[in-house]
Amino acid sequence: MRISKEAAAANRARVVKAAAQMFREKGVDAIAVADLMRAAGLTHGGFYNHFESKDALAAAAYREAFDHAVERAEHRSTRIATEGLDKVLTDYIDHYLSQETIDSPGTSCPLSALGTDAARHGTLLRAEFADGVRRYIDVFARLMPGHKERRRRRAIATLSTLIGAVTLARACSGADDGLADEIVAAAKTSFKGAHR
Amino acid sequence: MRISKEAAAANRARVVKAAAQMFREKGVDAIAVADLMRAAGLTHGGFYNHFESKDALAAAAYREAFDHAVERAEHRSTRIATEGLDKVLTDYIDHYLSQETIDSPGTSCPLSALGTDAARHGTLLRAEFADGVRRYIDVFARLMPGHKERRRRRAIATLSTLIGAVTLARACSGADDGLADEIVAAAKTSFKGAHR
DNA sequence: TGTACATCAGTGAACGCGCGTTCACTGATGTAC
DNA sequence: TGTACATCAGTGAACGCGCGTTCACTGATGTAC
Repeated sequence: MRISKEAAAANRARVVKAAAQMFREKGVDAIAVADLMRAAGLTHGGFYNHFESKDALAAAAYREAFDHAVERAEHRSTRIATEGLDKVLTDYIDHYLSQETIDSPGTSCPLSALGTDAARHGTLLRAEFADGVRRYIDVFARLMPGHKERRRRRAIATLSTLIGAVTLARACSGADDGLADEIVAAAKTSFKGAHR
Repeated sequence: MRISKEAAAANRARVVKAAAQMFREKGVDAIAVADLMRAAGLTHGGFYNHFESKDALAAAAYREAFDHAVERAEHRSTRIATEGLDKVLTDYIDHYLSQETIDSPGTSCPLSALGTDAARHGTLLRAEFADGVRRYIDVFARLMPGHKERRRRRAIATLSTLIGAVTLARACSGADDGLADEIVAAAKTSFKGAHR
């Protein structure tokens, strides 16, 4: 049966949102079109009414994930005026390296969750990812001390450390010794005093 | 036809070696058993004469990749006595962040290539990866200045930065602006003087 | 405002394909005498 | 050392399954009058 334009748009948005989460958790190839449609309360047959292909949906899902992440980072940067740069940056790092981030890739930074996937996929996804990286670096640089290119360089280096630590900690989470915790702690320590 | 034990062992070793490379390049799920056997000059039917399952092979391939990487790192650490710590560490970082590393995940550090994959797979692969991380940290800590836990903490933080930068650069490689190069350069700059 | 019809989002069966795994078979190797 | 037979690594067809994508169909929505 046909449904209203608004309902159809809402359905499409739910599919993209589910994909943005599930692709971060398990990777694009590990999630079936039918899984996504089910997660959005639909059946798989209608998928191609909304998307040209699974790849096209993946691109939309990447954009959605980055949009949300960049928006949150922007919101944090607005606190600089009242709370100061150091406090906002420290909070950001603590949040990025929190247990919740390690445990919930589906709702956390797309840089950590999608990087390896993007490198292995086609031009479309890689371009979408690169665009997200550019946007994320731009807003993250606002949280950095120093000036101009130096802020940008520091933003990239800091992000690299965060992404690497989260990637390692996620893979080692579940080890009976505290390896994952040790990795996160070492990354945190490396920032102590480094940004003054 | 039956073949000699030596030939069979060599065949098995070729399969593991091919897997260690191809899994790093494309991920475990993107490489079919038949692909690996073909790469080793065999047909897919004989696979289960050597391995209990594809998962078991993946664990062996992870181990192989880490064995090789740890061995190379150990070899570098032997140069400390003659060339000094600074030189060896700088060489290591330059090599880790070289264009060749970005372009050849199949023959480069398994930490960068397998982390996201390991986190998404079962207990067996995760345990194998965590074990590789432990071994890699142990040997990499020898290249760090300072003493005791401090070396270890620095090793983890430095590795995190390297892994994150390589992951980002690989995903952004192919962008027409120099984004990938900028990421690598920013990571390199962040080490300048940081380890003295 | 009311009526008649075209549109199109959603459904579920079906398609072709590639995958991991199994299996009957082959024939050189390894072994017992 | 030589012979007879059991072993087992390799082969290629086959199995069952899940996937991305297509399609005929349904019926409420949107639109033309």
